Amino acid sequence: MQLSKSTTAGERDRRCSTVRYRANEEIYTQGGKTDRLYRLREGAVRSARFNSEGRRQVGNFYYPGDVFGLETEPEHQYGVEALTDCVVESISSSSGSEDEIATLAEVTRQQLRKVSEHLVLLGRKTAREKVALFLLSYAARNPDADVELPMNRQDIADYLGLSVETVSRTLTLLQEESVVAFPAARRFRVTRWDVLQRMAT
Amino acid sequence: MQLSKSTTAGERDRRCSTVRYRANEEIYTQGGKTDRLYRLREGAVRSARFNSEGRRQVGNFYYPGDVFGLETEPEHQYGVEALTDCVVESISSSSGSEDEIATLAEVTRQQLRKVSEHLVLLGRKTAREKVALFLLSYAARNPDADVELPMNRQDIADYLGLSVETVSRTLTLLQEESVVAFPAARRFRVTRWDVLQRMAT
DNA sequence: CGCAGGATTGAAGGTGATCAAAGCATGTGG
DNA sequence: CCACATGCTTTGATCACCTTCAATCCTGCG
Repeated sequence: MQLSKSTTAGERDRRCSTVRYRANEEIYTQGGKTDRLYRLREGAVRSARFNSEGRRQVGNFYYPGDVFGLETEPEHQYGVEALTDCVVESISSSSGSEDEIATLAEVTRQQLRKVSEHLVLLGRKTAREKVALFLLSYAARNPDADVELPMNRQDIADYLGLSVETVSRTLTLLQEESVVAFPAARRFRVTRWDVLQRMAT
Repeated sequence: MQLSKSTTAGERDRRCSTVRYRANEEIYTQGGKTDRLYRLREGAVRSARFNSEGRRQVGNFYYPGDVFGLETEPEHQYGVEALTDCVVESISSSSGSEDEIATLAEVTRQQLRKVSEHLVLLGRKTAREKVALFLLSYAARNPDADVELPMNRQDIADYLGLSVETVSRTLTLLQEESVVAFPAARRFRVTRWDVLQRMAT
């Protein structure tokens, strides 16, 4: 998958293109055709689906280097929106050379890994375990300094299958127990890795 | 993946083999090396993992024709056990011709689909929704006659992230509402598809 | 400085977990 | 063939946790 052959914006129908999105902009819609693959260059995005009662389930968060847009059905089960301003490359997924197919398998594998991790998260019983595991896996990308969260509480809640309030309360508790510190709502640092790890088990 | 080149039992270290397992027998262990792929010929199996507190999470149920054993990590995150007596073919997954790799991609895709469906299930909020969706997707394989469940209540509970008692109570309710009928604990028939479908959304 | 959306906190209620016991089915041995 | 043992399922009672609804508090930004 040669996502690096970037062209200018506005050529979405071409084989390969690079497009910028502003925060909260939609990259593709739930229900649309699954005919393209996307690689995130800069920023962060979120995939989410709405069930018929209007409840939202966040599928995944993607970060620079991640490929998204791969699904097993011909129509997108999840829509994707930009969490922050971001730069996205995309190609038509039907334009397959042998080389690309080989990488497609790798992308599928990556996606399977992501979904499997999410499954473990949702399988956890208590809110503490879920939140702890979420913070842990997010903080892992930056073990030393403070980490900036691109998503809001609602996104986290819908990702973990919890209510916003429960997420908020749990974060407050973890702070009171000095397990994590939140200098701002969207920025945190793990202060007690051992405790957090034990919680998430 | 030529899982059809069966040989006799007892040649597990060979390239391809067919083995019979009795109900409750272990096919492979959580933590073992992920070096083989399995195709279920007859019977039903269950994949499950234990977290460090001893809680069990059922990953999936597999039925004749399904391929299992594919995982993204070098060590099995899930162990697999026979639910009923069954016949299993397996091959070394490292013995890859081009042809086999092409099919490996397809297996990965199938697995991704299964895991994604499970994710939707676990994302559901209420026990009713979960149980309804489980029955629905299981009954889909046999729309007319009664369906025999190869797994017990505990398996269902661990698959849905619920307690056995909640599963049992929910099934009782669904029976009282004449949505499903259980002539025996392990055999059921959907009597009101529309209602069940609406529950599962 | 003031506004708006997000985040937090509070109170009340519901839903599912847990603990405990009883009911059923299957299989074994007397 | 019946009695009993065993394991699975169901039911009951209580409790903890999470959700919901509501209000207040931030904080980032114009």
